[in-house]
Amino acid sequence: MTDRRDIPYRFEPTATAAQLHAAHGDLAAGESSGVQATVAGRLMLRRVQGRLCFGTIDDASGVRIQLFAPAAATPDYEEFCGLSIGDWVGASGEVMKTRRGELSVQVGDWRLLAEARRPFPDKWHGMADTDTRYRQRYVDLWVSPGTREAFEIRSAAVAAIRAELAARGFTEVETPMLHPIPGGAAARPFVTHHNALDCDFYLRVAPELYLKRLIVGGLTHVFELGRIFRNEGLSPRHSPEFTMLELYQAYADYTDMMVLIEELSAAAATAATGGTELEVGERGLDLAPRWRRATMAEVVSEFIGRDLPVTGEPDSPAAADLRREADRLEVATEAGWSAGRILAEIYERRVESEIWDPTFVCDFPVEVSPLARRHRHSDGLAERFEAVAAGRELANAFTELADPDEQRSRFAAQEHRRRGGDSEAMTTDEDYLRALAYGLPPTGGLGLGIDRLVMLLCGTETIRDVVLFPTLRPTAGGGEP
RNA sequence: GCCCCCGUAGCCAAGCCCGGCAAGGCAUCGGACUUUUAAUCCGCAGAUCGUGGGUUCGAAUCCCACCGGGGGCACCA
Repeated sequence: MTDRRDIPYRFEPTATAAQLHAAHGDLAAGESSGVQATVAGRLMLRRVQGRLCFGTIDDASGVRIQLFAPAAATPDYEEFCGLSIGDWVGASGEVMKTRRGELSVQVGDWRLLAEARRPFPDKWHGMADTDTRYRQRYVDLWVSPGTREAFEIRSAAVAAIRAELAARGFTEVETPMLHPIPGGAAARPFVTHHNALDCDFYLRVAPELYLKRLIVGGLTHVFELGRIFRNEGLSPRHSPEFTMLELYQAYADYTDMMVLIEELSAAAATAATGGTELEVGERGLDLAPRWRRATMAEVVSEFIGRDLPVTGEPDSPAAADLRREADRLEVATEAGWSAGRILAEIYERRVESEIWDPTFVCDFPVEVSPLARRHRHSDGLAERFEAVAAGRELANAFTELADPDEQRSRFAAQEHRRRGGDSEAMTTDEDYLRALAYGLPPTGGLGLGIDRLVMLLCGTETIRDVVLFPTLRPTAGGGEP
C-alpha cells in the first residue's frame, strides 16, 4: 500500500495543464476523453463536497487544471481531501470534463510531492506587501498575477536579442567582472578585496573598455549581455545591479547603432509580447522602426521654445545664455561649465523625462562623452546618442574614440574633474591606452539597459518588477523565523 | 544622506483625525454536504497592534527614537 505522505524521489508528469487544455478543451460537459494523463503542480484551491473533492493545481504552464476526485475512485480519499493549499501534488487519471464543463483529471492515483508547511497567502487577495513580495519571491510567483509573466517576457526578450545578434554574426563574450580599475562609465563602483593577490578589485560599472580591447584583438563583432554594478541610489528605475547589453561593431558608426537598437528592440518586443505596440501606464508606445532622430540641441530648444546655442567656452555669451535658461528652470550649474555641459544638464534634468515616443537624442557635448569620437562636422560635439522612450533612457551609444593620444587627454580631463571632487569621473587606464596604440578601427558601440527595455515590454514603472530578487536591506538572519 | 507616507493574526484588512473590551474576510482546525469554480453553511481557535521609550487613570490611536518598506530629492542608466 502506498504511503501518500512518502515523498517520491522522482515523478513523471505526462502533460502540462496547457497541453491538456489544448488537446481536450473541446470535450463536452460531462464527457470523458478515454485518455490517461499525469499532471503535477501546486494545489491552489480545494473544494471538498462530501463524497467529491475538487482541487485546482497550477503547474506554471500558463493555465490551471482541475483535479476531480470522487471518493469512490480516489485512493486514500480522506487524505486527498486533507491536502493543504500550497502542497505540491501529482495525480494520474482520465482527462474529462465535469458536468459544469470544467476540464479535469479524474484522480485515479495521486502522490504528495511536497508539503506546504507554511500557509499560503489569501487565495483571492494574494500578497499586497511589496516588501514580502520581493523578499519571498518564491511565494509571489505563485500568488501574484503578472509576476511570473514579467519574467517570461524578460526571458523571451533576452532570447530574441541573442538570436538577432547571432544572426548578424556577433560573438558573445564574457569579460571580467572584477576590474583593477573601474572604467567605461561615469559611476561609483563597489569595492572588494582579493585575499591571495592582496589587492582591491572593483565590480565592473561597464564592460566597455574590455570589449573594445577585443575589437583591437580582431573580434570585429562582439557583445556581452550581463550584470553590471553601480554603487548608487536605488529608485524605481535604478538597481545597484542591473543587466546591460553592450556591443561593439568594427567599421560601423553611431548611425549603424541606431538601426541596430531599433531592430533589437522591435524583435525583443515582438518575441515577448507579440508586437511592437506597447502600453506603458495609460499611454501607448510603439517600438517599431523608425525612431525619431533629433540632436540634443534640438530637443532642448523645442522644450524651451527657441533656438539655443550648442557650444561655447565657459565665459562665452553662449554659456551665459544657457546658464540663464538653466537658472530659470531651476537646474543647478557650476561656474566653469561650458555651454555644452550646461545644455547636457538641462537635457538630463528637465527634457529627457518628457520624451515619450522612442527617440535618439544625438550629438552630446564632447566634454561629457570621454570615450566617444568627436563629431565629424560639429565642433564641440561627440558622435554620441542616447535612446529614450517613455521618459527613460534605454540605451547609450557612440562612434568610438580610437585615437590613443586624444583618449589620453580625455582621461586627463576626467582626472582633473576627479581631483575637483567628482567621484564618478573616470580614471586613466594605461593598458586600454596601450591597446588603442595597437590600433582600433572605426567602431560603433552601444549599451542597452535590458531591465529598462523589459520594463517597457511589461508596462511597469518599477525596475523591481523585472528583477527576480531586488536588492533590499538585509534582515537579521536573512529572514523571519 | 535628506524629506514625505506606510507597518494591526500565515494572508487581505477595519479601527488611528477625535485615547476607553482589537471589526470582518481568506487560510488553518472541528462538523454538514455526490459536480464545485474565491463552493456553501455551522462552530472553535489564532494578535508582544514593527521595536523601544514617553505622555496619560487608560495608548493600535498622541509624542520621541530606532528597524523595515514605498515614494520623492540627490546621484545615475
